[in-house]
Amino acid sequence: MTEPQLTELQLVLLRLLWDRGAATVAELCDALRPDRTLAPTTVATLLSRLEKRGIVGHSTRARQYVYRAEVSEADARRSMVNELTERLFAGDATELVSHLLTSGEIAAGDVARVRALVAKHEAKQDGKEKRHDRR
Amino acid sequence: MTEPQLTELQLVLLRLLWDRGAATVAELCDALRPDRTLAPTTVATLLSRLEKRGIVGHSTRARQYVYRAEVSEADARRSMVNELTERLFAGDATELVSHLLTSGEIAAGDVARVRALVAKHEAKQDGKEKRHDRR
DNA sequence: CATGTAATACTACATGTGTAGTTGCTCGTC
DNA sequence: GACGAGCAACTACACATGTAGTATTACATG
Repeated sequence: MTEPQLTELQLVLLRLLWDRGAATVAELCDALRPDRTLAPTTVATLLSRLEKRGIVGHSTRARQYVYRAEVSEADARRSMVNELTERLFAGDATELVSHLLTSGEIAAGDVARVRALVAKHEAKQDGKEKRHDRR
Repeated sequence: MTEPQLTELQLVLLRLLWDRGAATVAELCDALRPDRTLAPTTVATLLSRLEKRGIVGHSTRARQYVYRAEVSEADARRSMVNELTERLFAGDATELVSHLLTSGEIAAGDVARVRALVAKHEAKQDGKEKRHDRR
């Protein structure tokens, strides 16, 4: 799997699979309603296509296919964010953060939260390096 | 313009237009090579489609269309990052930052730069609020 | 004024996606 | 053992995109 790019609808289905671990076509159809009402054959088609790409898999149980995700949510996020960073910021994720701050996509009130995130992350990294040094 | 979503190729063309301010089909073709060799009609088709969406515009000069971008790079980034944040992080940009840190998309060595960005941004915001208060 | 040339407009086709109908297989039941 | 119900497989169609060929138009020049 190189870099799966996923559309909104594909992500909707994957989210359901991530949440439930596994699900049949009928269960997914039910889970979608009433937000979105799709024919069972539609959902089945979408899943087969995703399966062809290796993004979901299935096993058979009681005459029905039980689908499960083959990629984790973290992986999906990684590859999609990565793609966007590549496309828009020449691969420089720092530039993406800069954009988030200056474009107002991170509300003024949330900047402190971001600062905390960074601090926490740096602390964790330091810890790791120390442990690594001592070895 | 609500939220233009742009493919890689569309962005390639837009980047050229952003860089040059404006350009003819022939100029864009030349600018693409040898990285990517597209027939002039291909580029023309792409630009007409973008024009139909209001993303570029053109004027005529010496029998040729001179295209220019109708959306700024900042706008394009905003709408695309926004869409991704919506899709993957339920609209919470802070979560996106968290992802960037923990997924390793921001290298350990760059975290300090991010911290600096946040600090600078907070300083600027404070300044703004003070000026606002005084009014 | 006829014509060649260069640019745009139009048409075309493959692929991916959203959407769903139709067909066909299989199993439980009478 | 025939039949119905349910489910998967296959087919189909519209739209966006990447790609480019063909048709048309209009200007410059002889």
